[in-house]
Amino acid sequence: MNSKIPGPIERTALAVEISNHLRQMIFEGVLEPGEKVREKPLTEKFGVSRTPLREALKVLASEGLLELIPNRGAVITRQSADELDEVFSVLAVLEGLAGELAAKAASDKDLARISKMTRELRQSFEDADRPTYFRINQAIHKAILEAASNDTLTRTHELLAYRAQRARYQANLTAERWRVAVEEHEAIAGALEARDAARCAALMRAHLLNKLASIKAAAKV
Amino acid sequence: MNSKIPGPIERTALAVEISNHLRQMIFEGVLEPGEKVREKPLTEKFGVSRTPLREALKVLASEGLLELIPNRGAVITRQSADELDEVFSVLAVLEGLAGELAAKAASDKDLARISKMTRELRQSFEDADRPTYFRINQAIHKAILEAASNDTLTRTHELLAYRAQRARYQANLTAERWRVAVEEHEAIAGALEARDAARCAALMRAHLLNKLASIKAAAKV
DNA sequence: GAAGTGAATTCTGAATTCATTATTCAGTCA
DNA sequence: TGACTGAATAATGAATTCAGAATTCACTTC
Repeated sequence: MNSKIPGPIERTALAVEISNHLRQMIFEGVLEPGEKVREKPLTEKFGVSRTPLREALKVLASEGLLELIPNRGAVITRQSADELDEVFSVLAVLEGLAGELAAKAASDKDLARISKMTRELRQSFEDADRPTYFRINQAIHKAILEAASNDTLTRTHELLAYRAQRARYQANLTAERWRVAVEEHEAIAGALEARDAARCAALMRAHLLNKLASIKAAAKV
Repeated sequence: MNSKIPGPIERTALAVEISNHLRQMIFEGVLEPGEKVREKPLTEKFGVSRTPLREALKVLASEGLLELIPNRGAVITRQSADELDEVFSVLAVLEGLAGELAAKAASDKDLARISKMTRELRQSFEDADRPTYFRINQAIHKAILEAASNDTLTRTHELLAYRAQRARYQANLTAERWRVAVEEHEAIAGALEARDAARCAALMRAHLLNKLASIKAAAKV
């Protein structure tokens, strides 16, 4: 049986589908930074008309993934070291706020779930299971944001996370950084359990800034 | 003589013009929260076709000023007290970050300018000149953001500021709040001059949270 | 042979048209 | 009289068409 409740039939807007596709293509490097994006080839690739495609380009431009130059089309934004600094600086304070709010507002059930995931994170590190580690890591950050129950924060964070994601794809986790990252996560879970908002905020912010440092260190090699 | 350097002729995209108009209309309450936005009347009002109008609606939706419901048009988002809390919480940490970065990165010239504006702010308060006060207030916040030299921060802040603006329009400044706000600004300028990043961050964040409190207090009356 | 000019092509910007979905309202039946 | 059905109407979603700007490239001229 279909477990899905019937509900409204899903008719995702074409423009949304296209933005998601394009975003993924940018993350995966199919569309390279600095590359000019021509509308016609994309419409042919996706099998859609220019109207929804152009709407999608507008959305991605507002997310900062590409730049629209009047009468001259779109260009995938280059990701400079400076831009990474910028994005991570902002993301760090947003995650800090998420930690602070979560420490205040999270339900006990939320906290238990986050602690459980943190233990699983430790396990995936012990097992040297990178895919699982990444998945759980993402899930924890998402859970903390949700526990903060501030939709505006979640949305703002999401927009910037798209841009950080591009760098993370390339980032390689060194053994040392990995070890420290797990410890940081454990400290964060501890601060949440203790409902120490200030400490949690500081830890979350530091965690993200450390991540930036490791990405930059990896890039230098 | 025309002091403008010739440069490229300015051809602002129609969709951008329309978004600005619509945004202003929302700020001024011409389009009221909860109101359904129909495309046809707007195209007639602006004298444009639906294509650029729809692009503009997409942009405003991404800014959170209205909500697009598939096949059912757009609705101006209601501004609940909860949403104000959300937006100001995020804005506060962003302004905090701006203060922190500005304290570190601002040029001496920037600092002198901000201090000068702060003195003018005090003067406008003494003169009880509200329009001037608001103008200088805005200029100071803008200058601090610029001094932080983080475009991503500026852009992110701008998007949220649009939403806060809607509330500020209605907000009435009490005499007491006004006095305290000026003092806060002077403290911020002092922290900047002292290049005390941590203190500046804390002051900036607190300043915005106090502003929220005064808005909420005014709304309760 | 190199630089400059102008027509042809290609691309983006905007308007219009076509298709699909939602809403309204008259009519029917219980 | 009230609720349901279904056609008519009006809205949005997407494709196509038209207009204007930028690029390309061949040709001319020095």
